[in-house]
Amino acid sequence: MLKPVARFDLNAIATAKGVNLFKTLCVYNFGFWFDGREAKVTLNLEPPAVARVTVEGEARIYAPFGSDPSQLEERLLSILGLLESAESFYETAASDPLLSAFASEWRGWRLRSCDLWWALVTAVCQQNASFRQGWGMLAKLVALYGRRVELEDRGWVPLPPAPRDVLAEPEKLRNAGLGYRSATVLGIAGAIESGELPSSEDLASEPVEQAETQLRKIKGVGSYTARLALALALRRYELPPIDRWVKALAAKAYGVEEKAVEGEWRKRWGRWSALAVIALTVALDAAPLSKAIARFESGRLLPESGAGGPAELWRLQLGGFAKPF
DNA sequence: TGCCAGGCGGGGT
DNA sequence: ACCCCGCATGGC
Repeated sequence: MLKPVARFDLNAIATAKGVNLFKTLCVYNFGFWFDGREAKVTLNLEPPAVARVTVEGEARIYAPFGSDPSQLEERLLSILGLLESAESFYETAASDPLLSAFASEWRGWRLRSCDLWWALVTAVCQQNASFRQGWGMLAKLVALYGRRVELEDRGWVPLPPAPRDVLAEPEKLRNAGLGYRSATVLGIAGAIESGELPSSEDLASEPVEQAETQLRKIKGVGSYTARLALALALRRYELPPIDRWVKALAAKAYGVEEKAVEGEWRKRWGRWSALAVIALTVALDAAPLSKAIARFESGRLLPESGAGGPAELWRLQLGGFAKPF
C-alpha cells in the first residue's frame, strides 16, 4: 500500500518547456495506465513508486514510507521529458520530408521514458514482429505476471514484472506470446540480477557506442534493440535504431540506397537520431511497411484517428485487462 | 494455407 | 566484410 507523499502542479514547467501533456502521456501507452485524462507513471519498480499525472498537469506521487519525494519528483520530470530541451529536434524536423507535419502538429510531444529493464523488454518485443504483435506481448506480460500496487486512495495500479519475477516464472514469457524472444528476456533479467549489466547510471556516463556494446553482450540483444533501449531508458538518441521499416522509408524519402540510410540519418538528425525514428513511428501510426510507404507517398504524415497507432494504443484492448485500472 | 513482420546469431562465402 | 537461413508467434 502506497501513500501519497507529494503533490504538485506541472503546468508551469510544461508551459515553459512547450510540452503537451496529453500528447506525451498518450503515445505508446496502455489503457490500464492512461484513460485519456490521467496516467499512472511507474517511477520505480522495486520498491514500487508511482505517480498519477493528469493532462492538466496535476501530479501526485505515491511511494513507500521513508522515500525521498524530491528525488521522485525529479524522476517524474525526467520521465516526462520536462528536463529535456527538444527545440533543436523540432527545428530539424520542421524542414524534414518525413517529419515536417509532425513538427508543426505534435511539437508538444516528448518521449516518456522508463527504466532500462523495461526498455530492453519493450525493444525485444519489437523484434521481427508487427507493431501490434509487439505491444500485445507487453500488455500480456503485465497481465500475466499480475504485479500491482495499491494506492491508498485510488485502488490498484498494474506494474510491469521485475527481473526477478521473470526469473521465478519464466514459462509465462511464452504464455505471453514472446516465442523465441523469451530466452533473450531471460538473459536480460539474469544479467541485471547478477550485476553483469552495467547500471543505467554507468551507461549514461560512458560514450554511447560503448553503452551499445555493453548491452549487446546479452545474447539476442543486437544493435536495434540496444539503441532503442538507450533511447527509451536513458534518453540517449545519438544512435538510431534502424530496422527494415525505417531503412525502406528513409531510402525513399531521402533518395539514398538502403545501405546508406544509417549515415544519412545520422547526418540529418545528429544527436536526435533515435528520437526521430520513434517520432516517425508515431507519425505513420507504425503502419506495416507497404502501408507506411503509401502514407508517405500520399503525404499523410500525421497520426490518423482510428488507425490504432502508437498515439491510440491506449484506446485498444490489449493483454486481457477487462477495464482500465 | 502459407507467408510475413520495427531482429538476431550462426553458418556459409 | 558480406549473404542467408531459421527461429516462435500471431495476423491476415
